[in-house]
Amino acid sequence: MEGMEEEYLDITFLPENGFERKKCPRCGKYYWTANNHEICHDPPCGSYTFIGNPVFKKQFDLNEMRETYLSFFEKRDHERVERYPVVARWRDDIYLTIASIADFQPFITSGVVPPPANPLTISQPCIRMDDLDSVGRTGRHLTLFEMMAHHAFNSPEKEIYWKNKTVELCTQLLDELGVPKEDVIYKEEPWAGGGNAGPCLEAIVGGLELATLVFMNMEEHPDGDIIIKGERYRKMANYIVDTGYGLERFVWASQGTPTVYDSIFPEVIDEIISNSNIAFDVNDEKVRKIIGESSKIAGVMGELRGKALYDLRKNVADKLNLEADELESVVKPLEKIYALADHTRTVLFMLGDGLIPSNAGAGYLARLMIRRGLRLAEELELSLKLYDLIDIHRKIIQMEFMVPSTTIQEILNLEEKRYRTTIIKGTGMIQRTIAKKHKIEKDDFIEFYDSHGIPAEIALNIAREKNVEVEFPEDFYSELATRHVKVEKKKAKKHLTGKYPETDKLYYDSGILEFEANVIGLENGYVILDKTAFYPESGGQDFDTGYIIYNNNKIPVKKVVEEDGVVIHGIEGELKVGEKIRGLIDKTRRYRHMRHHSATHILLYAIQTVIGKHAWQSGARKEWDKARLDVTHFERPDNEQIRKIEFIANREVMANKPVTWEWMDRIKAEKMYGFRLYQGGVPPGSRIRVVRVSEDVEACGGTHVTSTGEIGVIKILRVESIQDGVIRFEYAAGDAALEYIAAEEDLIREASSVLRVEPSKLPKTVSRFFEEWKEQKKEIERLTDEIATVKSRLLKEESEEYNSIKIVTNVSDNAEMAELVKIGRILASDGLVGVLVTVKNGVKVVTFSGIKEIDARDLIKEIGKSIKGSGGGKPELAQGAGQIAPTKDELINILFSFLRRMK
RNA sequence: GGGCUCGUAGCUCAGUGGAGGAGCGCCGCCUUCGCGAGGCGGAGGCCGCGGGUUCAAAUCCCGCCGGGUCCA
Repeated sequence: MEGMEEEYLDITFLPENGFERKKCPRCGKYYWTANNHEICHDPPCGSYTFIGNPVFKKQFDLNEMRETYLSFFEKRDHERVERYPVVARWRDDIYLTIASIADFQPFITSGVVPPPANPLTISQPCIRMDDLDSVGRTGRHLTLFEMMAHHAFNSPEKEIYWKNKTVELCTQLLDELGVPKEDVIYKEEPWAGGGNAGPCLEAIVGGLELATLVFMNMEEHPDGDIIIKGERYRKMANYIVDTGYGLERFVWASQGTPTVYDSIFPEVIDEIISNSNIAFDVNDEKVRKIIGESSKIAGVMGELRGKALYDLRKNVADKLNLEADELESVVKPLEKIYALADHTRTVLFMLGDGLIPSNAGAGYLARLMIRRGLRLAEELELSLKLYDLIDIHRKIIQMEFMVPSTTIQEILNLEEKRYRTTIIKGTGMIQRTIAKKHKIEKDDFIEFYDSHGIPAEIALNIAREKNVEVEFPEDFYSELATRHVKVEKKKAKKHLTGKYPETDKLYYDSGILEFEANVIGLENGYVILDKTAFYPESGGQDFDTGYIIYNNNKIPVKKVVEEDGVVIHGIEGELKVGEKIRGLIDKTRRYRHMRHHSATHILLYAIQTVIGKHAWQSGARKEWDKARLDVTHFERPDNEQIRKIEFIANREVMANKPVTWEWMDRIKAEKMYGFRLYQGGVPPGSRIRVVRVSEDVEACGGTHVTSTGEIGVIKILRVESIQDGVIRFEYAAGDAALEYIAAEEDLIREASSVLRVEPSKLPKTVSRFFEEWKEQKKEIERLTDEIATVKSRLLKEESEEYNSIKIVTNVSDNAEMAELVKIGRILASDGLVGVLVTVKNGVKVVTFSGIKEIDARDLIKEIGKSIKGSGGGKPELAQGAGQIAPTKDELINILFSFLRRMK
């Protein structure tokens, strides 16, 4: 943070307009005031003064406020930009849109791609789940909020505007809303995040931070000389005005309600209260006072867990002269109402923008929100469905969503069903644990939650009901955290050490299968060419193989990969830098990949047609003999849907539509087709290759056939759910499809020839065989029982005596082990001692003893010595095996000497 | 993406190296004028699949398939 002071001193607008720089005596930070404020007023140095005392000259609702803001900046030469989805499809480093600037990272902020407009203004819905615990408690935390913003992207070539204009615009906006500059405090607070940093001013009005003006001009770099929060940063060439004005906070400030929730979705709160177990009236004077006071005090506090939460309660109770119990009876249910209203709003955006709940990946975040909502609804005994609340939010928000209401409702019903099952199963598990151990231990709590999703509270409730001992760990959540230790991501190994210019890629023109090029680099078995038609492994498409021809020598190309725009070829042979070569692509292999690749685009279109636009590609692979496509969807499609998808896909093939592609300006393409372009991932660069296959349009660098008819046929091989919310389609196109069909036919032919029936009779015959097999197994079991009974009677008759112990020995050449065991048990139960041996399938031994003093295990060890074997079991019966078959006489000898020693 | 956890009778689950079990459900018989309840008996298992270790695997190890769940 050192050396940042001057970053603020050059904002001449401030001193010129009567602002003075001061150091807050409480927190020691610097701030600017035009009215001689003695402290910075940023909680905890000050507290809210706007509650019950709105700071704007007029009250706004969400839509009015948003419109006022956007048109204010529109009038000042900013172009209005449509909001982006809350699911950050254009990024692979974050799941959710967490700030308006996230829309423009990484390519626009780094200067690779020009912004959609400059300067621009936007109101971007953002989701942040970091402070989940505080939502509902503090009166100000939300999981979803709209970040209104104006951005200017400056480069060394062109500056739009920088600090002065930004502060001026902010001051003007507030002034128009009725806040004179004397009531505004600009606090200095360096900002860092997402690999960038810069000086920042927070605009505080009435104790509430309304806006954050970030002047992003640094980037993280190991050689940087500016240190912020322990990381090194350096100045960058581009500098960006990154502002954030909290829409909800503006509305709150304009209304002065006790909490932000009361100002932005009062209809939802009313609906929850009138359909739950709330015993008090929210409009009651005392209740309103409690909420307002709570909110004010919470405003000066940070995290609200454990002691902080206790302190908050105590403070409020003292101030209002209430008993802690009385306070809690109002505050606790209220927190739940607020949280539920907040969560359902977030779920609307998540599902509306196409996120599918799942047990892994981004979808888990949706499930987490839904489950928290369901639990809150349960605790409040809400007689409504979550969807009823979401529907009210939708009316308040007045926004268009990609996913239709009916689908959202369907997903919620499914999620609710899942949740109920989890809780019912979990309750059973807890009860079994109690029945077994008569207590619940620390590890149980953790396993219940971590492995089975049962909240500790539910386990505690059951324990209380059953009145059993519990060992509930104080550090439950930190214990959980330690079990989820972060693992560092392994970086992909680099092949190259040298630096090379980007390879000229000829493969974008799929027709080029032969080319001439120059060798510009060689590194342990890899060749770098100035240009190539060899397709490297990327976008899920396998690499090309083929030959490099040099001096009439054919050098095989075994592997092709791309690294930082440079294509490298793995070869088996010798080459020299500077040589001219000819490249030959393996045509068959390439064509199979191309068919699979184009088929993938068609299939995606067919899937979206049948199951809906929320089916987003989440992975794909195109290989020699098959391809696969993963899409987000909440249930496995049924056979009818799969047939329909296959039919639509093949209809597109038969229509023989041309496959076209063009390089397009990124922003223009996004405007034209939306983010659905990025189904297969986000390519870098200002220009992207837009490929159109039948009705599907995507940004794609892969090789494609020239018209859909070349694909021949698309055959879906199987459809499976690879995780909740993600469905995998496996399919084959062209030759590969025919091969697959032929192989399937062979399987059926072979199976039916083994059973000697017509293929059409297979299912019936197989099930008949299986039934008969099971019956015969039972029959054999019954017969061995009978044989054992008979044989044991015979052996008993043949038994000899030693010291009044009846002894049996027998060697059989056709008996099964199971039979010997049965005989042994019968004889043992009759009080006999003996050894049974069979030599069928190797030498197997069973020893038994019906006499307490004689242990069958000792006996089998004794026998093991002479037959090179071993065994064990229980005192009455032991089993074993050996390598040498003993005779009956040998067995008798061993047994006699064993018994002699026993005495 | 990573961790944990579970696949055993129609269902819910015990069993964790040496003959596959319980409860509920199902069928039959006894009891009843009949139903229910109760008593007695019975049917129903590739112990998820494939390898390995072992004399011996539902049980231990590895891989796969299928479910659940937590974290990012």
